[in-house]
Amino acid sequence: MSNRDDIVSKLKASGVTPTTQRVEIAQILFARPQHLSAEQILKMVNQESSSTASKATIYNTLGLFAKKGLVKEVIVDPSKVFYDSNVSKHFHFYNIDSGELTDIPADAIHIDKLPNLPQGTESSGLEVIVRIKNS
Amino acid sequence: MSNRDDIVSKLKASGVTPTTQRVEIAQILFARPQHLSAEQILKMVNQESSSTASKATIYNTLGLFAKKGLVKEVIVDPSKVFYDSNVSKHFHFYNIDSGELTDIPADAIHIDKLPNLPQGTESSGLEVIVRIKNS
DNA sequence: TTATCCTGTTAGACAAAGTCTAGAAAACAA
DNA sequence: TTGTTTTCTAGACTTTGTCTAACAGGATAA
Repeated sequence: MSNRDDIVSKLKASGVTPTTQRVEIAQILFARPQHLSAEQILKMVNQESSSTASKATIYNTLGLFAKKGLVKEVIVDPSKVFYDSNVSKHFHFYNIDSGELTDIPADAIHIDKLPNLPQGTESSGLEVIVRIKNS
Repeated sequence: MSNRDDIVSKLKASGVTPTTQRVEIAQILFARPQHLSAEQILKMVNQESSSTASKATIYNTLGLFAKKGLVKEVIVDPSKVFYDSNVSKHFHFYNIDSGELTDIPADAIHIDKLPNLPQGTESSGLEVIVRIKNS
């Protein structure tokens, strides 16, 4: 998933026009399963990459990727959103001391009872976060 | 839990000196089980209450209450932290369209398998958030 | 009573994430 | 080529939250 053509195909397959900036951002995100904040990606694009992208483009692009299901927003840190390049079902450990976010495989948690949703609503995702601290 | 003396006792029982501002904030929070943001509480204190409190005091106080286990921080909205006056075990629905946060009783969700924690860490809370949208 | 301490409160400056706007640049179609 | 649409950009702006340095007020000691 790291070569440019694969990234371009992936974007097209999700209905995202593969512009220079979007491909740059996608290449960073999809290099491996990881959790990055918008500001981290902004720095990475403007250091590691050949081309650059503005703050507005980073935010717009991440919002677009999230809407198209290419990445998943993870809200565990009150100060910033993480974008998870792994969109398959899984959960998270969040270390409140280090700020580190790590994956819990889907099969490591089993939920055998869930509530009915409120009238007039539908599910948009189930999140399980195990907050941990250094002992 | 709404009269002043009960609030004062509650604070003392948690090792919190019951100052004027803290009691004001606690009275608002513990009037009923609810989810309020710091900015909401700031407005409420300076409108509804006899006394007032500054922004810094609101944030300091909510941080103190959270540390003492009087309230629980709920992180579901990327733009603000909610303070939950119900600290007993329960989970949350979060409506991404309305921003509304509602409770799921503890017994409506059953988790029968949980992962081992990473080496050198201990649990600091299990969160389950069911994100919903209007259908 | 007065001085001293300690805790808590305050205004306002500051920081950081994220949004918005208006114009420039690409991309594309005719 | 020209016109139209989409994307990108700088930078102003907003909001939540933090920090600092001064101040207030109660308890205590002399």
